[in-house]
Amino acid sequence: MLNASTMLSAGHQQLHIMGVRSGMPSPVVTRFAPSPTGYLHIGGGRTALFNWLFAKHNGGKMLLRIEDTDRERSTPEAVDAILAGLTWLGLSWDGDAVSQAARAPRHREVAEQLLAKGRAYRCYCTAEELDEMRSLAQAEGRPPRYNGMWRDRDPSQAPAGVNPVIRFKAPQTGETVIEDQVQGRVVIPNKDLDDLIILRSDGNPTYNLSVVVDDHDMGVTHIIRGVDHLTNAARQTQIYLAMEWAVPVMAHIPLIHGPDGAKLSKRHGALGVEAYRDMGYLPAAMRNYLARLGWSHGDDEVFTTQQMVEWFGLESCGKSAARFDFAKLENLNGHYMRHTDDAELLEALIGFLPHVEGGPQMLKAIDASMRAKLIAAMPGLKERAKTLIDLKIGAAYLFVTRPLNMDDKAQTILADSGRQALHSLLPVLQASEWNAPALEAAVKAHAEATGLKLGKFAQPLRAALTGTSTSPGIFDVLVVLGREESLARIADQSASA
RNA sequence: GCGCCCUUCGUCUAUCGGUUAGGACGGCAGCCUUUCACGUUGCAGAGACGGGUUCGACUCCCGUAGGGCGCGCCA
Repeated sequence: MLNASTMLSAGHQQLHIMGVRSGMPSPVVTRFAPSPTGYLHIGGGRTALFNWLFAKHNGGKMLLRIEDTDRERSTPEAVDAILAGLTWLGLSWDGDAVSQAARAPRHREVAEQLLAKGRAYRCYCTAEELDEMRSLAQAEGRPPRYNGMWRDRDPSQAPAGVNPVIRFKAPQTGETVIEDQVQGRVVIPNKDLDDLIILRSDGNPTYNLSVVVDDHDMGVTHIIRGVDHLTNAARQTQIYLAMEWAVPVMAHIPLIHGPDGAKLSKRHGALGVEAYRDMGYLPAAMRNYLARLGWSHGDDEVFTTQQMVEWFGLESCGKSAARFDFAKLENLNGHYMRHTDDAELLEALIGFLPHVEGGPQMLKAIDASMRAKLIAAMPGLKERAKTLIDLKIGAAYLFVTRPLNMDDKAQTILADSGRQALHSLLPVLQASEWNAPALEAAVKAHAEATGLKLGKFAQPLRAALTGTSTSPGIFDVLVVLGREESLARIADQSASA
């Protein structure tokens, strides 16, 4: 059975959707509204990305609002971390970030209006009474909800010395309809929505009131957020209706789960975005990966941010939760690394070094000549790196100083007739011109002359030059290192004695 | 407990009543090869289950099972 407010709800939604579809002069305004109780986690990052993409796609704006009405848990450090996280991801917002707490007076004003309209009432229950109410309901197998004790009670019965809260007088029959752009039509029975507190006893607003007032005042046209807010959407819809405000278009996107399918926890995926930066992922790769979690464009897997903006649409968002898959992220990141311009990638590496162990020392050693070497080595290096950490490790041979430390595999290579190979090769290299084709020709000729495979010389060379068993193509390494340094490193390991 | 939502290869997904159910990551095998990668070729791999509707269901409806989210003077 439908009541008037339900129908009004549906009507409002319909009007709004039609308005957007017919291209009425209502520019799209989205918002990202994190609460500053910690870092920007990956789910929040994707929500921000979707809001950003939707706004950009429609030539609109994305606003940023910090939901800091919980004074106990909000911290300025968390605000900084969130702004830094968004910035790292390359997501910009329009205008200044709005502090929700700063708008408390306006929220109070609306609470008073609701009171005056008879759509809210004062409730004098104490926290303890509410706890009892909940546990009693639980024990009796009833939903843990407020029993409406003060809903219709005369205010004259108010106990002395108790600061009341203000509760929203929610409809108790009928249903609330949300025409969700991702979830479809969602119908919530009003009997399951109790009279939520909109103003605390200390006079501060609570979340559900603040969001509605702020979204309305900020002109938000589209609310894109996680499905965990779906039931809040029904409550908020009722507040919009009570205030006779237009209900924004809503889109509740699925959540991201950890690799095991369970809720994200610190153990697996719920890391701050800066943790992904520290793991050596590129923001562009991160954006691409995140976009593919819950959104798709046919069979496309790799696309530029510009393409993402062009293609993004709420209708292409899925409804089911996705698991976070590091293997795929890593693969994508490797693709982005390989396709990033050498100079640009070097800058990314330099920007990354402060955040990784051993990075700062490496950073200090980067002068003009090291820069040149890194650029020269980059094509071979980036081919083998999936993350900036890989790149840093791969570049290490450029930074080490003689005599090089040999890792286990390098030692084995050298011990196993490697030193003899180097000994015989040394004069050949000394006689060669110092460029890759000439060096390769010289070594190959030597190998043929001695009847040995190229590998018999290449691997010992690699060990002597890098101290490891893997590196970019060995002739490129010789060139990047230069004649003098290369010959010295080889001599260090050759069995000349 | 109540409400809402979800369910295609191991993972992310395409499909919008008619396909040998496609792609990507991962896996396996081969090729390339001075190492490691890259690249490339091939292989294995999916519609949770049960009922309907229909000439025809992955696709629509109902139920079951499993999973998720919500039910704060948190957001």
